[in-house]
Amino acid sequence: MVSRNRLQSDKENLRQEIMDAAREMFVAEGYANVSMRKIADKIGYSATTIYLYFKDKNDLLHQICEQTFARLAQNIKAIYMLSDNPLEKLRSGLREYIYFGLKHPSQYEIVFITPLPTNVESSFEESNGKIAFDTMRIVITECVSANLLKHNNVELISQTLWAGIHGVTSLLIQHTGFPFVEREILIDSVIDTLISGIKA
Amino acid sequence: MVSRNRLQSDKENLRQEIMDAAREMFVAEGYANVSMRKIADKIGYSATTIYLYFKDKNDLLHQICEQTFARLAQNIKAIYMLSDNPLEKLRSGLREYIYFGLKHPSQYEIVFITPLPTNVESSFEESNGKIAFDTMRIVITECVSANLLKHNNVELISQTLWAGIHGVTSLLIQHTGFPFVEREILIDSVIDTLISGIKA
DNA sequence: AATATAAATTAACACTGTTAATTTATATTT
DNA sequence: AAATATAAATTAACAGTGTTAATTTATATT
Repeated sequence: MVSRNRLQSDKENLRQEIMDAAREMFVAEGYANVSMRKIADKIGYSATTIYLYFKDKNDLLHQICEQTFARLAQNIKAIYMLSDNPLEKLRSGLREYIYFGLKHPSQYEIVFITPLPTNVESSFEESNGKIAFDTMRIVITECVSANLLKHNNVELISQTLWAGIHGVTSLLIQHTGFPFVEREILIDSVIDTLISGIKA
Repeated sequence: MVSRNRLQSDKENLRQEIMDAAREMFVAEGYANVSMRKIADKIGYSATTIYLYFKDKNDLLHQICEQTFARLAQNIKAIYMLSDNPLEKLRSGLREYIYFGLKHPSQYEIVFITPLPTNVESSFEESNGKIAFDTMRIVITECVSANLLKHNNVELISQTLWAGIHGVTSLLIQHTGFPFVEREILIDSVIDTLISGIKA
């Protein structure tokens, strides 16, 4: 810790260090079980220092989530480059969403499951989670244009699919003790059922 | 004896009185924002009295939820008496699940959305939420027997449908500010997509 | 009326998020 | 190089939390 003051004299470094420590602890112990003091201890600062970089505990949480979901948005966009078949793009996008959620369960929980004290939706409107959703909308528009679907209400289809993939993701994250059928089989079943249900 | 019965019923009364007060406050202000002291104040007792009737705050919460979900189980069972057509029964059951969740959002949240600190699943195994789920399984078995579905994996179909209806229910409960299409239209779309997706 | 039991309370503990006041370190100016 | 201004970090404190143990009050039984 001798060189600590030097290394972190850059404000951005400490900010990121706080986020890294907090993310790790939120994932391991759950948001509610991690106190500002514990985070501070981990990085060798006092609790109140965190308030110099984040408005409050909730703000810290959301900054972390945004970083993560920027990656989801990227991933989905990347996937949409790989194929020309709109329905295959859609299927891959749905898969990516679900597996991304399962890979980052506590952050998925925070963004899409946990009821936020602050005004969530106004922030969701400008969030990376929203960008991921918008990308899905574009692909569905492609499917509609190619006359591949039962009807052409893009918004309705998007929300219906979102409900489906959010449902399986959140169930698998939350009800860890429930005797689910094999994970991949259930995920495939949900995706197949949804696609089959909207196909012309 | 009369006096003894009266005592017992008094005890039951206070127990129920605590649950009623707590439920009302949980619904209005959210579980996390309601303290044991606030509940106690509302009914004119001290906070510690609640611990004579419930193990802890979490236990209190779960007792409340069980009371509510006993009604969901009842409702779904009742619905399954009304029709002979298995697919129609299934459709009605799915609808009831969703609308029940939307009618009791904070309790749905507690049972199916909120990640519980205590071991949830062991209690879910004996819960009324489980009974509702089991009833759905039975109807799906009827559909399979009548050769109405694509395949005959009842467990997989049950969980796939559960994912779908849980998805739309929790989205509508949680993301109140999101610009969803008209609620009934979205719900119908989810149900139609799911049924259409599993039908032979 | 005395005693045993049940019910409810008060006091206390170890926490929590957060704010204000204060100290310590760094940067800028004289 | 010394004095001053600014930024960064800390300590102290507040009002609140869930929960336990010890104690008082009320009820029932002898």
